[in-house]
Amino acid sequence: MATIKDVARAAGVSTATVSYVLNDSAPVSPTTRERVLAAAQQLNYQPNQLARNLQNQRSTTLALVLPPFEPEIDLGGLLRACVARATQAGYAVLVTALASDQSLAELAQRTLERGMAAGCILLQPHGADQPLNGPCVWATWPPHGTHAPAVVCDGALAAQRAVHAFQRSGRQRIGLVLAATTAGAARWYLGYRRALKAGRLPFDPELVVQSDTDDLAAGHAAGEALFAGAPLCDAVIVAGGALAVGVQQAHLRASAHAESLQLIAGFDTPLVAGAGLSALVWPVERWGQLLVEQLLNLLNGHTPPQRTCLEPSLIVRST
Amino acid sequence: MATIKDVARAAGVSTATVSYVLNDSAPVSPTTRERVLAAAQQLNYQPNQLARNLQNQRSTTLALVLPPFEPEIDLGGLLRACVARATQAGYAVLVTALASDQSLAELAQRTLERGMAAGCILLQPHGADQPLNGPCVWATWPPHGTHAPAVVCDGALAAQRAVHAFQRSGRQRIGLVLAATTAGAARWYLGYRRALKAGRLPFDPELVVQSDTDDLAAGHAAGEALFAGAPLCDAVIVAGGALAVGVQQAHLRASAHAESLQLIAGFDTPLVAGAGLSALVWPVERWGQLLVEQLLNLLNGHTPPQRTCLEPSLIVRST
DNA sequence: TATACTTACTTAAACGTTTAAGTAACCTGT
DNA sequence: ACAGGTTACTTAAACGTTTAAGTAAGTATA
Repeated sequence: MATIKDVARAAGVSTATVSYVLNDSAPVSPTTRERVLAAAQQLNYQPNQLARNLQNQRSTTLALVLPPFEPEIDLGGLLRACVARATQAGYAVLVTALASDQSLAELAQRTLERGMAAGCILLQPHGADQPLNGPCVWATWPPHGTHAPAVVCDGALAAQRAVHAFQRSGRQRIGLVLAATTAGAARWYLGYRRALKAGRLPFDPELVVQSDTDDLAAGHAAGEALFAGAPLCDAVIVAGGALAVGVQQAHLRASAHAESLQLIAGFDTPLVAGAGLSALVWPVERWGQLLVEQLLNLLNGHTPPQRTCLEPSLIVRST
Repeated sequence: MATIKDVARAAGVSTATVSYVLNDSAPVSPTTRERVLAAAQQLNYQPNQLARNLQNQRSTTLALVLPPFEPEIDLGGLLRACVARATQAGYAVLVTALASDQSLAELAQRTLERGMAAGCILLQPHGADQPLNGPCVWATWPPHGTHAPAVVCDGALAAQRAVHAFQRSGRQRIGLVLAATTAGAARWYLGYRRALKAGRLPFDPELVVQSDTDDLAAGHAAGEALFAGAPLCDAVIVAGGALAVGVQQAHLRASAHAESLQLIAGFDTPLVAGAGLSALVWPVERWGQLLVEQLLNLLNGHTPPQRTCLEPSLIVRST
């Protein structure tokens, strides 16, 4: 691997001049510039990023911190979007995962302090016990009292949109199923209550079910709880993927007239699509893009940190 | 951020001694060792990885190179497995994506030459026009003539397993649907032919359909081609995820007696699961783990590079 | 014609590590 | 008592960059 010294020697100049040419950070005569570029090309010179970052005291890498559990989101799509936007800005993306015994703050902090990344994108709100002070952007609602920027998929908007859709097709008794792993479950609830009030629908606490996890089994349980009551609900919004499919299956089992239930899944996972459920689609591509852009902004100090809410769109499917 | 100099000053020793203590690469007296460790702890010292890697002339990062299209595999799961195993070995994982105009070799080579990673895990066989000579491990069948190690999900094994399962339940006319994006499509075909021969079943070229992409629409087209012929096939193995669901839908549309078709999807994506299709499950966790281990082996030169085939297991679902 | 300014480069220090080579102090065996 | 060896440290160079400071020309100004 050729170094800057090799290029300098080949071009008959000092390493400084080579650096000036490559970064054009100082005026260089056209003839010299050409000699340097030719030498670099001929030696197939690639600047060493480690040395660059060490010298510049800033890494050109962004870290993506994965939660220990599988999130509802399309991780592959989000990753791809982040990588695309970061690459465009000359940054690379590092992925780190939380060990079960590790706190989020600890991992993020260490990644930053070791110089392995210039900033972090945090995919989960859990485990942020200690306050963490490096440049970080949250992909979910950050812990209370945090001033860090965030780009979130807002559950409140999701719930409102779903309730409106239900009401437009004449549904009156609308249920809500949440999971403990749902990012910003409180927001879903808030949007649900708001939309009910705005639509002049009564609120019945029995129509709200809190689940533990986001999987089929939990959906079955939630469905049983939901469809046990006497006045059946005729529409359900489920803040989950597999969870929604589980609720659907529970309903099919409990009731013969399956078409009397409208169901909207909060996240359009392939599982949900395969089951033919209507679902909310979040703009993953834009999400990743905005997360990276917010982080770059934070690093460059161009604009003050801010929070962005992404809106879902509704995709209607008929089973 | 505290540096090794700060620790040295605080402990009253030279930076060399601090380094010796932290890496225990040289004998240090117990009292000094303790003083150094105390100072490091108190200053919350984290060694700078950039400087370390620069000095040691080897990065502690592994690069995962994503293909430009969405693969059939569970990217999130694979990523998680790679990160887990790499972290365990003291390595980090960098993700890079191929731009559409870029060759695989170019990207991998540059990533290595810039010192951003010590080795690459390549998720796709396409675009490897130039030979690439850095330490790389393939996650699919590498281009011909390559001696690099690989850990692949073998389509031949998959096809054989599926044909056996079909034959056991009395099916005779077994179809095969491939996609251009299928990694190692030739292997699927090979296994299919072998299993037919082993099972003394006749080979009918009309029962093999080659598709372009792996999505629902392509599945519809493949299904129409497959079910147009006079002697209907009674079982199909589809080397894809969405593709399989498409074939299923085409069959439902074409024929009233839907239960007369057995179908096995080559990859158990959530979409396939949601559609209730039987499918082949690949051990993603082990895949990622082995990929990383092979790469580390290659870097350390412990064992010679080798190829590993992973076997799928069959998960049977009834619609 | 001496002076100041510009241009195009070079020299050398710095970033935070690791490690070979150097150096005191102490122990050992004759 | 003195060579030879061990132990526990320090000094300084190196990894591949960037960049402030220095310098030697050429060019404009008075």
